[in-house]
Amino acid sequence: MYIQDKKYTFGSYSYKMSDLPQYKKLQHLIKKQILSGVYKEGDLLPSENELSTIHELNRATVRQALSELVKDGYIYKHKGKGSIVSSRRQTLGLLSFKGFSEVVGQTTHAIKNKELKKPYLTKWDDQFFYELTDIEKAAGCICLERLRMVDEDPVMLEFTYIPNLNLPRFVSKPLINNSLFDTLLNNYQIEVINLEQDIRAIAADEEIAGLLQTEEESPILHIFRRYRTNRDGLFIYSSLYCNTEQYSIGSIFN
Amino acid sequence: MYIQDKKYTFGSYSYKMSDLPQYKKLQHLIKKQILSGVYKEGDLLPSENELSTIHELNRATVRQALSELVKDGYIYKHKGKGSIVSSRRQTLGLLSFKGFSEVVGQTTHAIKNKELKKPYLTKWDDQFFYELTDIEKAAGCICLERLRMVDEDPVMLEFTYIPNLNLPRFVSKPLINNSLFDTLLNNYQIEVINLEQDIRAIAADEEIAGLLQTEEESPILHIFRRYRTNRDGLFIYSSLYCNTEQYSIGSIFN
DNA sequence: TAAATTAACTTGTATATACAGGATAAAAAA
DNA sequence: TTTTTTATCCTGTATATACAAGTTAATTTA
Repeated sequence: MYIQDKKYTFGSYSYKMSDLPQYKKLQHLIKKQILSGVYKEGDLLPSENELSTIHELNRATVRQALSELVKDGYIYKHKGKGSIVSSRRQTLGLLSFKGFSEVVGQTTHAIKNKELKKPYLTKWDDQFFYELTDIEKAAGCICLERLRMVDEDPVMLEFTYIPNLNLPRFVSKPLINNSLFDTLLNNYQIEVINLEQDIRAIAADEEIAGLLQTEEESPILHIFRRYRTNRDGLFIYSSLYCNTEQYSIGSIFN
Repeated sequence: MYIQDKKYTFGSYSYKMSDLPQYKKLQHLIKKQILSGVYKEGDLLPSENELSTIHELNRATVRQALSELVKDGYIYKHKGKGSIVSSRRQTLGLLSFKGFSEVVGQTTHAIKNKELKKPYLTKWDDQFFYELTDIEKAAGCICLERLRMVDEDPVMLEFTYIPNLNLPRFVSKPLINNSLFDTLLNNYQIEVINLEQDIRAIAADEEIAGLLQTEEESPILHIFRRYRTNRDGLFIYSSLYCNTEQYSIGSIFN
């Protein structure tokens, strides 16, 4: 398979594309082609047989790459026809968002992340959203407070809570690539397997209204997340507050 | 494969389990076993090799069944270990919800659907959330208004909009099985391929507050959905208003 | 006893092959 | 010309096989 052996680097950590399985390389290639406009919305991708011939891969491997792209909402499939490119959104953190008044030909937005405080160690809140195990409670909590901005406007406030279980020197070392997940992967070999979330609408209190530069009592999207990791019993918790006056939170299901 | 040949019936329409592919039969069997408590949260399922021996299926077929169960959040997999049963939620329409104060051993809730009006034909709103094609605009709009209740409390208000394209006598015939999707599948061979949704928090206006039995200006979750169907160019649109004071909207991603 | 190795599991990745069934356009028949 | 049939290409389903790599427990070695 002739797909280019791109090397990704963040901080002291790097991994080669060649370490990835073939279906993921193909997945990334097609994703890049869609994002760069080689294939536009509504276009048919080459057929599975064509892709397997071109890239010298088995059709099953091609299908695995395509099914990941379906899962991520980049394409959808039509039996007898082929794989068709879906419309895309921009992502904000791990969410995608869309401006209300925008039409299809979106302009891009400048997304910034601001660290409100350095990561710090603290006790767990007594009224924590999820039930915690005694082990988690005893370990204490690493807390991150971040604000995500779109075009200079604060849109999302994110509190992340990590039980301090075998994570030496976490708070004293800076985040790699400004990303929590890159840091966990590189420094502690922790990967996220899946995430479970609960969403509700709440009224902004004084603190949240202030940080999101909106009025008190204005409706705010509150998302609570639990990330499951490859370390048995280690979960990461996140509490997100989104101002959806200008942007909505989008997702695709298949 | 010895899985029982269950027959599903709704209205005049019925299909046999034997019409389904093998991986879906296995998927449904395991799902039923999880929901009925044969496998509980945290349990290991039989290994892929065991399942393929037991059900006389190839391991690839078993893997396909399991990957669907992963996608739907029933299980997650751990390389080298096996497939592990996830915690489950109850579903409300196509959403799942969870009570805030509930712990793991949830009680079940009585879910009812109320049709606020008979389905009716109307014009499209000028300020419709999504851009409509001229064909859709010209066809007019079939509108459904439904209220979903949990334990007698109204929780979700659902407006569904369908372009009136080659759907003869839709408004004059009753819904099959009280379900829009069953009706579309049975009477018009229309299936949903995927769905795209946008979520935001809004303040309840008088109408929505009244129907959801809450106060004006209280925060409400608003979800706008576009369902893609197997008919080219036919989309179904839904506008959902959820009162999340007591319940949150949950989902799982992998 | 304690540490290291091995063996026996598990899921993940990849190939080869076959046929069913939907979609479409060309060819044949009415 | 219009309809029907056919051929072809597409994705969906299913089997068989092989090896890589993570996990665990038993076994061997120090």
